[in-house]
Amino acid sequence: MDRRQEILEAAEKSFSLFGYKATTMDQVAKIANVGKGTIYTFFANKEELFNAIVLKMINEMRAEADAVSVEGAPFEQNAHARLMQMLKFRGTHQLYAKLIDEEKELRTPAVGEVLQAIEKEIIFYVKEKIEKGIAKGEVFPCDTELVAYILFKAYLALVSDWGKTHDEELSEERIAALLKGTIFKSLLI
Amino acid sequence: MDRRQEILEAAEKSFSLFGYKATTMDQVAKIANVGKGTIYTFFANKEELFNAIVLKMINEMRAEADAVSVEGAPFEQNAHARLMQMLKFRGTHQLYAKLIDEEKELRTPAVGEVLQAIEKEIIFYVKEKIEKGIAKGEVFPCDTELVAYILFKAYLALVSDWGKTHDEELSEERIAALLKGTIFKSLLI
DNA sequence: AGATGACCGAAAGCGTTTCGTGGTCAATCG
DNA sequence: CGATTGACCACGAAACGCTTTCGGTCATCT
Repeated sequence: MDRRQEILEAAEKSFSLFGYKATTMDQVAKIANVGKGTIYTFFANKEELFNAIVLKMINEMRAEADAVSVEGAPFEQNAHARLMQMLKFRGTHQLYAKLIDEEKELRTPAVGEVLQAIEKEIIFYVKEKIEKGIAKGEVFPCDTELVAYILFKAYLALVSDWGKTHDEELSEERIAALLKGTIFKSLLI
Repeated sequence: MDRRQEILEAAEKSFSLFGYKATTMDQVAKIANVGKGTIYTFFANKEELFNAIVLKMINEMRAEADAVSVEGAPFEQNAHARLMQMLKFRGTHQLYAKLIDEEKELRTPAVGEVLQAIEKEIIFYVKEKIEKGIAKGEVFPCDTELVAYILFKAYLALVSDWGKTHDEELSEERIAALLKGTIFKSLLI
């Protein structure tokens, strides 16, 4: 069996279940049925192993976001579906959710960095889609970096922040209606 | 001399300088030239004293936001000026800035509650202005609560969050241009 | 040569003690 | 006699030192 793969799977399991800090290298070695030293022949240290897992997760997320978009559908519909999917992923995916929790509770630096990197990746993804929309003539030319940023932050606020200060979450319909009437309305040609 | 007033001034000084947790009631009493017990004849406890100070600050902020708006100017201009002013206040005012820092570093519960209350107050203020805009026929009727929320969150993200992940702050012009081209464009009649 | 796990030092955890602080109230004062 | 005070108390948080844990290494053994 591929030892590197075994280690990756073991690490993913452990990070997802216990988070970054509470995962020990001994733990990972045990789950992977591998001597601890072996891990270090494939990964320089704990953080690099962690980064490898997170990279894998980012690709999953990207794939899921692509999966909910419909070829040929209008920009607004696909953009909304993609962002909602990524934010659903954010709150649902075991590892991602665990990391958000760990960042809030423990402030583990490695986790903070990784979360920031994921966010950057999402914004980059959104930016790409906006540029594609502009190229297709569906979207007004604009400051794509900033528009991607504000779109992500808006969705994040509505999907995730709102619930923290109000007793019930916003429905997807209300979110869709608001953005249709504000940001998207002025973005679309 | 008005003892209650003396205490308020002393408390404001101390909270602004040291934050909530690091301000001791002995400290406040000393600055106010008052016995510690006297404080408790005016305020039930430390938290109520704190709330009184914060309430005063909220009114200051409101006043400053009102001050930058121009009677008769278009909705967008006033809304932008008001929100920018409040966010400038947020980052500049000694007490407010100190509290944000304390919340991040110490997680003092009393501070978290107060910050949330201030945010709620700002959003309420924005909501009022939007409703006035609608009444005047300047703004499309809309879900005012949500629009106020998203406007505040958008400005907050651009003014405050952006700098945390990029090496330089956004210029006010770039912020103004972005919002003019997105949210405001679809809000205005 | 590749894998292993005993080993190392740094750092986190933990149980105990000390200290600082919010809040009270009997004594004091005007 | 009512307003003011600061010594006092209870208790939660810091300080301390001792123990354990854990990331990373490397001599040893396939």
